[in-house]
Amino acid sequence: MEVNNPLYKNQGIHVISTLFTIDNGVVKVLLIKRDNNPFKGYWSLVGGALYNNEEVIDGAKREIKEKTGIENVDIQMFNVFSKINRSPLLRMIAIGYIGVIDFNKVNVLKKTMKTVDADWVAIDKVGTLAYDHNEILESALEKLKDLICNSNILSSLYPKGFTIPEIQMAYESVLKKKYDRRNFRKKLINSGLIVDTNKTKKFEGKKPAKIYKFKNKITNKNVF
Amino acid sequence: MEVNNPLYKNQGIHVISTLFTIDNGVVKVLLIKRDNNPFKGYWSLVGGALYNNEEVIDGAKREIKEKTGIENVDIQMFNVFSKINRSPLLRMIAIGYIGVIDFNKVNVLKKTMKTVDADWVAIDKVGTLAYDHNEILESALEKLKDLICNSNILSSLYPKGFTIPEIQMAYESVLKKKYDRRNFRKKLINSGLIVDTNKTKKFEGKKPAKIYKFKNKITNKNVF
DNA sequence: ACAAAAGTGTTCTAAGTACACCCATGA
DNA sequence: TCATGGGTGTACTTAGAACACTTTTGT
Repeated sequence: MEVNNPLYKNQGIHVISTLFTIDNGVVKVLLIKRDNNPFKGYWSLVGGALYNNEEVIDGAKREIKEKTGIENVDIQMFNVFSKINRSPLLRMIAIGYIGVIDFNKVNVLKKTMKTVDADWVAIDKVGTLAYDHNEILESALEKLKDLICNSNILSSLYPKGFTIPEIQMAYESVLKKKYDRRNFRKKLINSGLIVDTNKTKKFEGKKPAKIYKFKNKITNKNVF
Repeated sequence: MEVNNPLYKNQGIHVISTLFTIDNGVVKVLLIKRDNNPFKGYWSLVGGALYNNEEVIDGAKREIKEKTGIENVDIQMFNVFSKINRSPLLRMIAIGYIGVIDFNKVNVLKKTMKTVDADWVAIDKVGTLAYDHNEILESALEKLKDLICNSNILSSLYPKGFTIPEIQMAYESVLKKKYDRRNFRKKLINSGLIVDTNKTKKFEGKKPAKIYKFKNKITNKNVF
């Protein structure tokens, strides 16, 4: 690699996180309003440019903290975005991260050094975002569907566990499908993703519901 | 993004392709021997630095062509590697691509501008590679297992189709498991990945075998 | 006792597992 | 006609889909 070849110059990496929550059956994504150019005044996903002294996932977490105040969020890489003009300043490659957060348990900063607003926005109410963030969001939504079927990604929404009926709402809102109560229960239970806690949760005038929680380690079953 | 912030300087992107083949039941990976520093004389996966005027996948394909002569290969992104000192020159992030090639149908250049040798190496005979390429290879092998179970990635090995017994060898060598002949057949057929071509292939002294081929479009079935 | 929502059960069908048997070929 | 390896079939078990019924609670 000839370091001085102009074809290698002026490149950088964006770390962009798509942070979802589920608010009363509505899937929402965390957006921030930019205070700087480019795209000043636009809403965008949470992220920024990677430092050259940090790993990608750490950069993503740093950006999340800087621009929203949120710490200790579990995120995972899901795609890469590299359209040549996706950023006007430098040639920037974006590494996309995805995470799920309980919106009740975090206090999102409305204003930071580089943002003037922040909000959880229902995914079908999202307008035109900065950069290629609409494309990143679409890709993240696909990945989210995959992850709730095959991982414990929703466990952050239910640190104390959940009842089957209440988590069914979450599945239905992400997957945009309705499921039979009884079959959903059976399927989720022998999916191997969750375990019974032997506790129950009482609702007024209703039969108490069993509380389940996600396993920490998910062993993914292979087709072959 | 303050473009002149030193934390953003000297970054680049590697596009690294892990190209597999299956040679008589042995899974092999295409390695090239470097003629330049860093890691001069080391074997490595196929790749190099991304240009700032090309998309990531196009850069990966350009590098494959430059360093092996292979064109028209199907590759897909599978992971990102970002250890801080993975490259000694600049801070380089690696985007990993994976592909499967029929080693009989390509003519791999033994020597190019930047390589002095190239070879298909059995995956359990691979030594210490340049950069973090051993780690990338491990990750690619995991992805390969996933892909042969859920996609038509092996179709490039069998452009004219394949018989069930011969492709079973391929599955067994990648997944490192043995399968019952009869059950493997049933499972692969109603996996939805392949279709019958109504042709047969004759072997000496044996019953002719039906030829199947992979579907072009795989509709992946969701758990929920 | 009643409504509301939780939990359990049944039947049918489709797919996975572990087997044994038959078929087409060339020597 | 025989060995070789390919193709088909059966019994058992397990999981998904479409259903109806019972249980616990507060009013």
